[in-house]
Amino acid sequence: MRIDRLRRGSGGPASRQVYRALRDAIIATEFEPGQRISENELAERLAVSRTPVREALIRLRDDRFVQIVPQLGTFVTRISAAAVEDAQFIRESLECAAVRLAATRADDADIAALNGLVRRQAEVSEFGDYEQFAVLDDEFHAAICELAGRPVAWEVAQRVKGHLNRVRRLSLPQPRYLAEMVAEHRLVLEALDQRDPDAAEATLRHHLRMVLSALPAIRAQHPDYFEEERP
Amino acid sequence: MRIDRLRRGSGGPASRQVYRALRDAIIATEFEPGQRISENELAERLAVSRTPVREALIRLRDDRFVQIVPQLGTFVTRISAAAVEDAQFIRESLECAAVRLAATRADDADIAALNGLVRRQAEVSEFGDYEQFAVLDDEFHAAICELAGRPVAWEVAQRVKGHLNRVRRLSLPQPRYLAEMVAEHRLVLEALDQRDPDAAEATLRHHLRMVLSALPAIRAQHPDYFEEERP
DNA sequence: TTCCGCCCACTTGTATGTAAGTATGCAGGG
DNA sequence: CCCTGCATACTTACATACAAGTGGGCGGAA
Repeated sequence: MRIDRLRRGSGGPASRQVYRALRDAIIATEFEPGQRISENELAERLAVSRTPVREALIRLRDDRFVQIVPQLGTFVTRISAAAVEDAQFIRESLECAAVRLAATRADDADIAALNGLVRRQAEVSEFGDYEQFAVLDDEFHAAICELAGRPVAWEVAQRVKGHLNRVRRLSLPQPRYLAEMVAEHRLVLEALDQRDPDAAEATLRHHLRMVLSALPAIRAQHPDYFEEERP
Repeated sequence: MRIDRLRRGSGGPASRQVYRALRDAIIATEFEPGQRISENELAERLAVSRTPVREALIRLRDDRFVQIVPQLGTFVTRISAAAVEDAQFIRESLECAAVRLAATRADDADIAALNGLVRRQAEVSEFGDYEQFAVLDDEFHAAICELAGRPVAWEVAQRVKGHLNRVRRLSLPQPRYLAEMVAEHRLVLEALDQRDPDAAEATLRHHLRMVLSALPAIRAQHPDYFEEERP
């Protein structure tokens, strides 16, 4: 386990730091789906008491990343196709609605800022820097919601996006992947530049659905990480 | 204050009961916007310890119903036009996307069930039973998300809907209000019956936006409940 | 051998104690 | 009169102790 003593006094309250650490660990599958995690053990490893750990776990339960069973234990949720599709549905609904608004509200300076963002994405994609690309990708989608005047849309989308990322990290990154993402961002930007809400929504929707395409393959590769279906 | 000792052993963990009680009290403006609420005092009144109260307050902070300032106090958030519009945006985006799906997936039995729901709404609206109508209204919107195969959309929508309800309860119910709601539900149902996603989305969107129409009047009536704008 | 029952270790939920920081009100000096 | 500084009473954040309940392992009996 990579979870270790967190340095205090830097990044806000302990409970929030614990929350972020656990969330990142779950999304990176450093905690395996289905694994039991113990409040006591976590508190010991992180060198804090059970209280902030517990508060973090409650938030993670609201995010559906853990399942808390009283008097039994806390478990990392297995990946379920339904939960991933739910996350995709929420993100797609919110961001597509936001990009429509953005297309009607953006001015030239906004378009220029987005253009700079996409250009930097192209640069890092040349070197295959997945880490930095992910940051710039988030900035791009956040900027769209910001342009729409609905930053809260990105906050909600980001929360559910964790479920998508957990799946995505299980698939080996394809060499062409980053280049395709940049190309699709360019298409969205183009539609925004032409102030065309319909085109912006259509291209963004297509872009967002790329993520899900790898789901069946990943499920075949890691069957034990998935919830069994109940039809 | 109407908050009082909650009977234990019935509705799940104490923290959840406290959460629901506080949320209802805030939405009903039994806690006034801007008011400071104390963990200690709440724990005393509810006859529980500070721990479940604290956990409830944390969830309410995530819902943006309270603002927790360390070493200072916990305050009921004032109503802000931006927060209400954010809630409206999220609900509208999710439910409109859901109703499109519902229009393509619903079978005759589903339509019949919705029809029965709307008929019962018409009955209680005759008697001006706002309480019961609100229950049936929630069932209607939940059913649409259920039909779409995305019950989680309703869960998220319901969470943010609290912000809309807090505003709505400040406006005196108009006599014609319930009848109009039923009529609009009928229009949505009709579009679903004809399996017309575009019409279903359009009618539902119009329906959902009715709620916001009273916002300026309410703000003029209760200026102290609102956050001052920062342009 | 197999099955039943008890004991125990471990879990989360709740209660309470400790620490650290902020606003308030009062006293005293200018 | 007004302003400054401190004591104090609050607040949340965190740590720890206790309570209630579940599952597993072990031992004994059939």
